[in-house]
Order: sequence, then structure tokens, then C-alpha cells
Amino acid sequence: MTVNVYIFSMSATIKEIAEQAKVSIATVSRALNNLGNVKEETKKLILNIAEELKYNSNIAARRLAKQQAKIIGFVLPEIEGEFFTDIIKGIEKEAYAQSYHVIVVGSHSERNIVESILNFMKRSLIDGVILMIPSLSEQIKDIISASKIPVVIINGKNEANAVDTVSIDNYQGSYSIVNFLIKNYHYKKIAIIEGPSNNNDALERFEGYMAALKDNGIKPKDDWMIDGDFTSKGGELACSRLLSLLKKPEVIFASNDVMALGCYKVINAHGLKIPDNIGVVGFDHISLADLVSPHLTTVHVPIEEIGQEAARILFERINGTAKGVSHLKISTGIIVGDSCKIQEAN
Amino acid sequence: MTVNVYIFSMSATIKEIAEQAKVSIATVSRALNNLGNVKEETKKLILNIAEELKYNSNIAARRLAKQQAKIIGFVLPEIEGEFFTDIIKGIEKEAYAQSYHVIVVGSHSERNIVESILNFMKRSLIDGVILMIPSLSEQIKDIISASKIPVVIINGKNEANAVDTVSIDNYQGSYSIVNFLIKNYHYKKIAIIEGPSNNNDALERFEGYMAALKDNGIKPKDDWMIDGDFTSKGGELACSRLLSLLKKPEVIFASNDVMALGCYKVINAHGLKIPDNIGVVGFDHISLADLVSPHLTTVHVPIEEIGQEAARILFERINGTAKGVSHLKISTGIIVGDSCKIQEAN
DNA sequence: CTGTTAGCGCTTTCAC
DNA sequence: GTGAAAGCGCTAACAG
Repeated sequence: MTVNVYIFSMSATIKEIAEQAKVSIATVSRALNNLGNVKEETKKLILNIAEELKYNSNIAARRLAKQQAKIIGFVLPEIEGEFFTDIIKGIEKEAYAQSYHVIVVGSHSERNIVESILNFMKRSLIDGVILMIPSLSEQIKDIISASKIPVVIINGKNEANAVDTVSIDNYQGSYSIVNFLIKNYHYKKIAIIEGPSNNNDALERFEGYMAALKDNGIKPKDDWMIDGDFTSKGGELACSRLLSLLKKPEVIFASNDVMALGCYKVINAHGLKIPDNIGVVGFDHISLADLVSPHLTTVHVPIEEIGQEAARILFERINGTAKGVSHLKISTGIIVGDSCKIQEAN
Repeated sequence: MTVNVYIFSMSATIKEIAEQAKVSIATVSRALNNLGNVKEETKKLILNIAEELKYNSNIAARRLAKQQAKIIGFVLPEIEGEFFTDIIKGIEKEAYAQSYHVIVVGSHSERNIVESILNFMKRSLIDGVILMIPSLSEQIKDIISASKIPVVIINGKNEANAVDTVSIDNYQGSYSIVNFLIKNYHYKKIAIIEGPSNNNDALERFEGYMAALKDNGIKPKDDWMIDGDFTSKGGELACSRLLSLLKKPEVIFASNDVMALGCYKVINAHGLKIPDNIGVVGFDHISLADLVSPHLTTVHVPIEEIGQEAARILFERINGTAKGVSHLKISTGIIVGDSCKIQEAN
């Protein structure tokens, strides 16, 4: 690509192209948009001139005429986290492939999620929107169902409503790592630190844990199911409880990595060694899982893929090629670190 | 705010308002845009009707007429990092205050930065752009200088060119933490693990280190200045080198947190204790700095503020209120963790 | 103060 | 195949 100043010199309009090609603007429009009904010859001529003039269509004008924005929106939740970047990247990638742009709005002190969404939907600013929200309020549900533009929700519990959703397959991820602990490491005494009780991810992860135990003939033990809150401090507290038990577990499944790190801290403070004295596994595969020592064994969540799939589904709906409501579950994988150790048969 | 279905029902146009108010569309436009020259009475009437009709201006139409997009762009670099989210949040916050929207484009396998930028600037899509790039190629410089729309660069070395920049005050951050190590903890033997030699941040951090030593009458020691590359592995290697020296330093200043974590790993592996046997400090204050134990003492970088300031400067330029080229340095702060210990006088 | 009117650049009928 | 012309919804002179 050659970069030169002309690119910015007041991009040519179809009118100018029409003049040079000695045709009408209608023909230019047709040629440029590949609408057929244009003689090959004139079309080539027009395309050449357009190229020469470094023509770029004026997006606002096209939008006005077509009543279509070629923009989708992404509403950021209020919560913090390192993963938005990746989600945005995924969305943007797909949007690029569809020649769409992505507008990002956030919710913050001066504005709540509802307002963000509404502001988006009104004014014919965008053609579709991706929402990332921990839970759907009634108000938001109303907005969505009244909305004229397609909506895809990331990580909402798919409450069988008519909205497309994309979410992590927490159940599968949880099941497979617990199963892995049993089958591969021969762990039998597996504790879990749960997430917030009102959090859907946390709930599904717990269910996966229970199912894996059951399928392996292991009886769950109440003492080994501790409440947590997805924070480091919460992990520490829960871990302390577990270490103070008379019958300690052999391994702790923290239902997110941040809590697993809390466990690391407490276990070290107790003068114990991971994985020799006790194993730890997490869920999420946040970047620091690979930075701590020993490396954390955890469930990998393909974050960028979530964004990309959400966008893909949104475009299916925008383009009218969707064939029913999607509730996509993104599968996870296992990252094998050094925080677990094969147990001798006993 | 009351949410109801009407919001989405084909937003009214100024024409409809004009009909109901029995005035011309021009008057409606004036009233809506607060342009004066409208009798208070009619204005109130118009505003009422607009409210009633849930009027929302059609953005595309306004853009076309005003030749102004009310959108700014943000170009994501190819590099990874947890901080984009915060930067975007900062930008979006400021944009919201100015009633602007933010479009995000990324650079990835299918598209390089140059292409992203060009695509942005052409087509009158946006009114200004914020670029986040590690270094300015000649090509990009050309594009920027030819550009008709304002550009603000985040984290570029401000090469005295005419472009506004916002960057971290690496020198000050580095100087102050090293100074803090000396003044507060009485460290005298301070090693540094440098960043990549072609990285401007790394260079400035090194200079801050040197200056702080000098101002405290401490002579730098070649053995204690080790090359690094901002990766965890690089931190490990450098730390190993330092621990193998006959004359070991008392504390290691890793010029970013990730390398500091590499040090943690090696120091633990050597059976040494932080901060009893050796201290460690970092730079960046990434989220895991607070999750490891002992908590890392490091330099805090206010990331969201960077985005917000970049946007603020961009709007100054868009609105024509800028008074010369800005090269803003964002000051850092010190996060006191537990990875350092006061040294006894010796 | 208010109305008329000419665009902004593009798409899209409807004739020819 | 191609052109003329009517908008899309809004802004901004220009009259009055």
C-alpha cells in the first residue's frame, strides 16, 4: 500500500467520478456497489477513476440513505477485569471481516448500564449490540424485547428467553478438571471453594464439580465445600478454613484463579508446599496463573473467542441468516501447571 | 428514567415535531440545538413535543449535514496487555462527557496498524484519533502529518514533533522508587534489571534509576545493571545472574512487574526469602502485584487516567481550544508492599 | 424571531 | 444499460 498525502485531500465523491467518467451518479453508485446492470466497460472505467481519485464513500451519507449504520455496539460492564481487551479484540476481528465498526460504551459512575444501552439503541446509531452483563434485570429484559435491533448477550444465564447468548461452558470446564484430578492424579479428597451464590458462572462450576465426583463414585463432603466470593481475600479465608480441618483435603479446586492465588498465599504462610503437601487448581487461566510458582493448573477460557462468536451470531441476525435462537457454550481446556501431584495409591 | 416501548418506535423527526408545533423545521432545529433566536414560548412548546414524541436526532443525518462525525477512534496496538480495558474506559469517559462516541479498531493478523489508521481517517468516519503505539515508523509519521484530523499518541516518545502525546512519567516513577529505597529502607546496593534496549519506557526508567543513585551519592555498579526484556523469563535469567554474584545487591529493581515476578520465582527456588534476604521492587502495578506474597512494592501507573487525558487533549484540538502542542507526562505513585525491608546501618 | 430553501453524498425507484 | 430525480433527516445561510 502506498501512503501519500492525497489520501486525505478531501476524498472524492461519486459526483466527481461521474463527471470524469461522463456518466450519471446513479451509474457510478451501481458500479461501485456491484449492482449489476452496468456494462462491464463502463464499470471498469468507473472503478479505475475511483481508484485514481482515491475514492472513499462517505459513511454518513450512505447511512442516511440506507438507514443502516454498519456499526455495532459493545456495552462494557462496570466490573473490572483483564479480559475485556480480548473480548473487544474478538468482536472487532469479526466486525472487520463484515466491514463493520465497533463502538464501545462503558458504564461508570455517571451512567448506568441501562442508560448506556438505551443511548445506543436510540438514534439509529448502531445496527446491533453486544451486551456483557452479569445478570439481566427486568428493566434490561424489557429494553431488549422492545428493541428493534438485534442483541447478543455475553455470559448471561440463558433464561430460555428469545435472546441469543454466548457463554463459557462452566459446567464442562469444571467437570473436566475435577475428573482430571481424579483420573490423572488419583486425588480423592477434593475440596471446592465456591463463588458468589448469586453468580451463575459460580453455580455452574459447582455443579460440574458435583457431577464429576458423582461419576467417579466419590461422595461429596460438606466440610470440603466452602463459600467464596471470587476475590483473593475470599480464597485466603476459605483456604484457612480448609487447612484448619482435622480431615484436610488433598487438593483444593478454587472456582476461579484469583481465589486459587489466595490459597497459595495461605498455604505458603502455613509453611506447606504446593503440590507436595496439598494441590491447588483454579479456573479462568488469567495471565498470572503462568507467572506464579508453581504454575497453576487451571481451566483455560478462550476469551477472544467469546467476543468473536458473539459478533458472529450478531451478524447472522443482522444479515437475517440466523436460524433460530443461539445459546452458544464456549468450551474450555485444561492448562497443566505444577500445582498438582500424582497421589500414591493408599 | 422510564423505559418503554415507544423509545424504539421509529424515532420522530424534526419534521413531525414541526407539524405538531405548527412551526418550520428550521425553528425546531434551532430550538433543539439551543441556538437562540427562538422565542422562549415556542422553544418550550417544541421541547415539550420533542419530549413527548421521544425524539432522538438521527446521527447520520446530522453528520452528513455538519460534516462532523462526533466520533473519535482508538487504535489498539498488536501487543497484549491487561491495561487496554482501562485505557478505553478512560477515553470513553471523556468522550461521553463531550457527547462523542468511541470506535475501536485493532491491529491483528489480517491488518496492520497502518491500515487501521488509514481506514479510520479516510471516509470522514471520525473527527479525531488516539493512537497507542510503541514506536512511530516513518510511514506512520507521514500519515499523521498528512492527516486532516487531530491525532494524539499514547506512549510514543515525543520526538519534538508537532503531535500531541500522553505518556507515563517513567523517569519520575523510577527516580522516586529508587530514592524511596534509599531514603526509607536505607538500601545502598541496588541492582536494576533493564527493559528492552529499543524500548523508550525502559530507557527512561533506567535513567531515573541512575539519577536517583547519583543524587544520593551512590556509585552505580556495572554488575548490578542487567539486561532484561520485560518478560518473566527475562526476569528469571537476570535474577539468576545477580544471585550468582559474589557481591550481591540488597534489593533488585526490576523495571517492570512481570520481571519482578520472575525474580520472585528464582529467589524462592534458591531458598531465599523476600524481603529478609533480598528485596524486590517493580514498575507498573499490574493486578497480580497485589496477589503474590509478599505483596510487591512497585510504581503505580494510573492507566485509566492516561486514556482520559489523551481524550481530553484530543477534544481540545477538535474544539480548537488547544494552545500549542501538549506532551503530557502522567505522574506515577509508589505502592508500598512487603517486598522490601529496612536495612540496619552497617 | 421565524420560514424558505439549498444542500450534505449517497441510494433507489422509475422512465427511457 | 443508463439517466433523472426524489428523497434520507438535518443544518445553515438568506430573507423577511
